[in-house]
Amino acid sequence: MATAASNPYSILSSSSMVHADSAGMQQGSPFRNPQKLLQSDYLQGVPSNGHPLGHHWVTSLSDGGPWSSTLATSPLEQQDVKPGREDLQLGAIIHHRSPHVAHHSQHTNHPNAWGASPAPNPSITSSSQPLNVYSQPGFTVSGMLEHGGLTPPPASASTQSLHPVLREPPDHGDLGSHHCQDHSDEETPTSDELEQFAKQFKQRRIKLGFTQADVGLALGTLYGNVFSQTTICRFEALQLSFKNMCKLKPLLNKWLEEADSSTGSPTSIDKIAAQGRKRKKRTSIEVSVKGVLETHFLKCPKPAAQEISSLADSLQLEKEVVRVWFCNRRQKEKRMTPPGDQQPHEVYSHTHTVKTDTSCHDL
DNA sequence: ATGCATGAGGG
DNA sequence: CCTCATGCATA
Repeated sequence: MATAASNPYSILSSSSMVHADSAGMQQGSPFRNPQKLLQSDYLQGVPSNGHPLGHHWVTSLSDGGPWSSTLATSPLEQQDVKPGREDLQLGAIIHHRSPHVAHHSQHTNHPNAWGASPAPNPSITSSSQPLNVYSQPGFTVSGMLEHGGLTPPPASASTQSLHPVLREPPDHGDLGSHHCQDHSDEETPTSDELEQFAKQFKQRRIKLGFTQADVGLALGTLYGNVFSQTTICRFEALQLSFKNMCKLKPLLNKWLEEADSSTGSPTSIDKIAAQGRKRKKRTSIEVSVKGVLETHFLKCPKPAAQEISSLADSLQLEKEVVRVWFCNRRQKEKRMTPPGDQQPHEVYSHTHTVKTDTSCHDL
């Protein structure tokens, strides 16, 4: 959304990456208590067709946090990836995923499923597809392409889960402005649909012999929006926000069609050139330190600037690092699929009116 | 596959 | 400063 179309890279040479912060107080956004479920609505610049987008998440967290320190899904060894080339990871790193559990009754909310947003999907669902400038990425993939000319049928989804229209109650005092219900299709996929799609996508992608990176590049060729291996990976793993998933789905879907139809049509090669971004070296935070941060996060996910400073000081880390850590942590909390596993739902939403605790002082 | 980082947009 | 989308670099 927004200016995503523009090129993300600017070949500017700046040298400042650290900025002293100014004492600023946050606007006191509501936060959920990690034990109750709450809904954080967000409304962004989504190009909705005249409808406001109100989305609600329900997050349930056990005390102590299931992912306090053991969130690693499965440390599979990955073939080494050389800078500049990373398309050597094929089938080796794939593995199954969580079993499926079908919902049995239609609750208003699910612990790890996001409520289906009634918002219509923006644009890209049209049937017009003027693709002709597609370049088949059947290039240097180390000859591991196995597209012989037949397109293996997708194994399709195994466990079918029913996803009744998850209703979401208008809570933010926004009444009266209701819109029509979505069609649970391209317009506004439900979490289940996204999940199914992601699985199918991954299977097909692999069958066709493409890596996540390949797809990312292909998308750039097709639509002008390049994506990294990371994003594709996260999509497949449902580790993006609901909204983000919805945005990418049509694109990937289209790619699937293309890749499927053009089985074995070698064309040009496209490799993006490296960008001269002077990124800060990734600071590795020690496990012990992470533990401390974790603890603090559980106590207060949104520490004030001052607290961050103190914390950073005691941990001997740059304040910026700590701040970013918290930001990333919060984002993780909002993802669809929590790391490790998810599915154990059996919820009972009581829809407690969670105290929007924004302030927690602890120093 | 993921951790830390950058940046746009918003307040 | 925050959220959110995204990705380089890495384990």
